[in-house]
Amino acid sequence: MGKAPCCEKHGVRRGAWTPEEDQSLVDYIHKHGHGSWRSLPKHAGLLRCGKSCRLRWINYLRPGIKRGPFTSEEESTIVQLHGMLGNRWASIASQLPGRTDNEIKNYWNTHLKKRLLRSCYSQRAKQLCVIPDPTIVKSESPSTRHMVQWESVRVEAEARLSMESTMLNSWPTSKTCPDHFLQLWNSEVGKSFRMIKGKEEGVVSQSLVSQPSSSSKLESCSDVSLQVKNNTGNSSCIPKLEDVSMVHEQTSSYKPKLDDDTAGSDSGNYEFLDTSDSTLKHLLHMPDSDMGFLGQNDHFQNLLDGTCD
DNA sequence: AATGCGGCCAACCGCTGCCAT
DNA sequence: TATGGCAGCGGTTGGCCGCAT
Repeated sequence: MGKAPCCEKHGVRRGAWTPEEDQSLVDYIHKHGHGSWRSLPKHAGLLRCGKSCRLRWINYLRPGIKRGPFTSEEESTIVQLHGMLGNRWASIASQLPGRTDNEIKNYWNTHLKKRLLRSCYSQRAKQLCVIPDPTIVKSESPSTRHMVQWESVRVEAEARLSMESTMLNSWPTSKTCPDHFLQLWNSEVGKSFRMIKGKEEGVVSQSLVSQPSSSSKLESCSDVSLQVKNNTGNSSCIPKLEDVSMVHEQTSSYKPKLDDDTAGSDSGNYEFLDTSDSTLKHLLHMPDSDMGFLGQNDHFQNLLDGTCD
């Protein structure tokens, strides 16, 4: 493949890792941390490229990696999140402690996708799974409807975010994400929030206002973005207070991209950040949200089991 | 027992976006 | 503001393994 390799190939080992290499990598990281992945192999005495070391550590050697078969709960989570996020494996993995994006990706491609497709075929509704059409959904089986609904919800979420991004960009003085946040924080929404959640205000103020780094500010801003997004399903762009307080508690980072030239036009201009993200959990369990049905329907499990007929 | 085939998964490749300068 | 370096991410590949013939 045409492009130059990421690192010097000469003298760099490839392929499966030996136990000795694993031990060297683990020992080095335990002593020094990984630091710069690029320079790590040299310091650790490994004849590997930095990317290879990083991948090996993240997917196999890192503490807390969970091995073994996926539980039904994990399967459910994967399918639900995939319905919303698509192939955002890292975001999905952030909701499954101990599982890596690579593992989830493999599991999806080798197990879940086939099972869901089989289920679709068995209902002679494959085309509905590919092209959701709300006008047809009513006449199909519950499991088929859910497949369609997942896709619809995902598309809708993207559309909402595009609108939201446009809205934020339209504020005359809003040039940066932290500014968006500060304006929201100082708005009526923010005031109401502070009144309702006065007890927790100190935490909020600390975590959202006094963030030292730009990335933290972006995450804070994105919290507000999600508050707006979660409540635009009906008619209002103003978050309901109970949802605001709920979202506030999370450490999430749902970050709309605010580039002027893409706002409002690119349905993919958002991304989930942060492995501690609990935004998705709230989304899944939000009673008033479009996602509520995902967390409580037996047909969903039937889909996974391939028993939906 | 030998061979072919398909599934699985660890690892690699290349693109994207962030950040420092 | 432009640019280069880097980490992270998702898609793809290749080798191993189990099963069928």
